[in-house]
Amino acid sequence: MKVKLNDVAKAAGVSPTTVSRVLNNRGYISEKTRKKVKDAMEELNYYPNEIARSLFINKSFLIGLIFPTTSNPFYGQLIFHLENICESLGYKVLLCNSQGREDKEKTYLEMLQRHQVDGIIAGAHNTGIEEYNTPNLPLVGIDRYLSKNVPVVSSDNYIGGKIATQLLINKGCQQILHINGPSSLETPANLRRKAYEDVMIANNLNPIAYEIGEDIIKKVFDENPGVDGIFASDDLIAANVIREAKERNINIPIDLKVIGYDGTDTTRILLPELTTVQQPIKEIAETAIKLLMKQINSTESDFQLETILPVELIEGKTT
Amino acid sequence: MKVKLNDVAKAAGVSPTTVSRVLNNRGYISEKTRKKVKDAMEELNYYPNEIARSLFINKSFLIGLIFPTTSNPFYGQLIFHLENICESLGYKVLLCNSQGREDKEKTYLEMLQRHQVDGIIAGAHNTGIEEYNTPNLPLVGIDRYLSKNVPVVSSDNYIGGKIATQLLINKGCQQILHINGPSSLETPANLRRKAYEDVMIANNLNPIAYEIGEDIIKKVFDENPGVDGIFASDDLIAANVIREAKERNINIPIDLKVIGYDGTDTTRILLPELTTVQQPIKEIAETAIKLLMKQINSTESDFQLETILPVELIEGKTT
DNA sequence: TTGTAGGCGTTATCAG
DNA sequence: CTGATAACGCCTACAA
Repeated sequence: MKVKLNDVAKAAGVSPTTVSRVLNNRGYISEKTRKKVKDAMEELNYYPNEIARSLFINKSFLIGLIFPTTSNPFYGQLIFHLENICESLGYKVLLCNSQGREDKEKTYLEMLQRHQVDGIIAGAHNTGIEEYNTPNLPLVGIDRYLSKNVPVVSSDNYIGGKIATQLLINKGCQQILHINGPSSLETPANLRRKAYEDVMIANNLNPIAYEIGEDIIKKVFDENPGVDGIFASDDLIAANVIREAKERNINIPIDLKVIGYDGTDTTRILLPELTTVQQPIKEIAETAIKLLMKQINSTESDFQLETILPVELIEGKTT
Repeated sequence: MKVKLNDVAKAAGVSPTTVSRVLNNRGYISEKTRKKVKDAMEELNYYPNEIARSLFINKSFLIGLIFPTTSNPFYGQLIFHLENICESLGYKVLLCNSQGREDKEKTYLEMLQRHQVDGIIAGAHNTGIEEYNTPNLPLVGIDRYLSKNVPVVSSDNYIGGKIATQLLINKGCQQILHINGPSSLETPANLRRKAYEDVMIANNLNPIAYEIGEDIIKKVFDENPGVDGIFASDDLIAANVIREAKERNINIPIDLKVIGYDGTDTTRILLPELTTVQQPIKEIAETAIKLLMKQINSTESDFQLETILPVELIEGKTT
C-alpha cells in the first residue's frame, strides 16, 4: 500500500530513526547516509504521514474557519486572505460553511475539536453559542462576539455607519432609511445601525431601520414613498435596492442616494458605481491570525480583546 | 490536559475497549454500562480524537479542494456547494487557494497527501502538473484536465460559447470580439473560445480573441473602434468591459452588446442586467463529489471520464 | 553517528 | 457482555 517511513529505512539500509532524523533535520547524520535516505525517499515517492505525526506531537497545524458562506464576496475574500496567511505560517485550513445556522455551527465546532485543530476563527451572525465557552481552544471572532475573553476583530462599524449616514445627510437627503442584514444585537456589525440612528437623531431626523428578509426591499419602497437616501449594511443589499429603484424608475442618485458597506474586490468590479464603506479585509485577516497565533504560541492571555480597524469611504455614482 | 478515552474509562470504571464500543455502537453492551460510560463522557466533556482514529482506520474523511481563490464569486459558490455536500456525507474540507500559481499548487498537492486526504477536487487554470499523475489518490477535475484517467466535470463550454456568439450575431453585431481568462489550451473552459471561433467562421466573420491581462480591455477598444459585440469568458471580464464602455460613452446595448459567462448568484445580484451564460454550479459540485466518492468507495474505475452539464442563457439588458 | 524501545489515542482481535 | 493486547505511522529518549 502506502509507503511509510519504515519502507524508506529498509530501502536505504538504515533504521527508522535515521530516516526520521533526516526528515526533521535533527541530530547528527553523516552526509552519506543523509543522501542515501533522501534518495530512497525520492525513489519510493515517500510522503510522511502527517496524521501519525500530529498524533505524536499533539499538534495538527490545522485551523478551523467557520463562516456563513464562501459564496458571499465578503466572506469569500476574507477566507481567501485567512487561508493565505495560514499557509504562509505552515498551517492548513478546515473550511466550514455554517450558513448562519446555529445547529450547523455547533456541529462544526465539535467536529473541529475532534480533529484537534490548533485554533478556530469564526464569524457568523448567530447569537452567542454557549459551546464557544467550553473549549479550551484558541479562538478569534471576526465581527462577532463569541464569548467572554475571546478577542474580536472588526472594521470600525460605528465610524463606518456614521460616515455613511452623514454623507447622505450632507448630500441633502431628507428621508434616510437603513436596511441591515440578519445581525443580532451581539455583533459589532450592528454598530452600523446604531451609528445610523445616532447620527439621524443628532440631526433631528427620524431613523427607520429594516432588517433584510423576504420582499423587504419592496416593502421599504412601498412604505416610504418619499425615501431619498438608503444606507444598506452591505453591498448586496445595496445592489438589491438599486435594482428595485430602477424598476420603479427612481433616478439614482438624483431622486435616491444609496450607500453600501464592504467594498469587496468583487463589488468594485461588478458594481463600481456604488458608493460604499470599504472594510480593510486583508488587515482584518492579518489581525485575526496574529491574535490566534499569539494564543497558540503562548499561555498568557495578554492579547487585545477588541481590535477595530479603520474603514474607508469610496464615493461612487450612487450618491 | 485533554481528556481522552482512557480517562473516560477510568471515570466510568470500565476498560478502554468498552468506551470505544459505546462510542462506535459496536458489539454488545449492557444498557447499564452504556449509560455509565455516556455519563462519564458527558461529565468530562469528552471528544474522541479523530486524528488517532484516522491513524488506525487509515482514513481521514478529509477532502482537499484546490482552486485559485474563494474571492472569485464562481469559485466561492462552487466551493460552498462542494463543502456543503462533503459535510452531508461526513467528510471535511481542506481548503487550498492556489492563486493560479503552479508552485503553490504543487506544494498544496504534497501537503494534502501528507495529510492523508481521501480525495482531491481541483480546478485551477494551470498547465498539466505532472504531480497529478503520481498520487494513487481519488481525483476529480473541474473544468480542468488533471491527468489521464482523472474524471473531469464541466459545464457545456462549447455550447455555451456557441450560444453566446450566436446571440450576438442574431442581434445584428458585425464586429464581435472574444476576451478570455488566463486559460491554457488544456482546460475545457477553452472550448468557449473555440466555439466562438467556429461560429464566427461559420458566419463568415473574423474571430479576434484576446487574453485578459494588464490594460487589455482598453487595448481591445483602442484596437477595435468598430466593435459592437463582446463575448467575455466570465462575468468579471464582462463587467470590466462594461465599465470601460461607459467611460468611453459607448451605449450598451445599442452601440455595443456584451455577454458574459458564469451567472453566479453574486453576479445576478450585483449586475443583474448582464446577459450571461449560466453554469449549473450546484450540479457541477454534485457530480464532482459523486465521481470522487465512487473512486473512494470502490477500486474499479468504471466512472465516466468526462461529464458535461448543460448551461442556460440568461438574457439581461446588455444585449 | 546510528539503532532500540516505548508511546501518542484509538480500534480490532481474541479470550474470558 | 467485557477486558487485555497489539497495531496504525511516527517521534523522542536512551543506548550503543
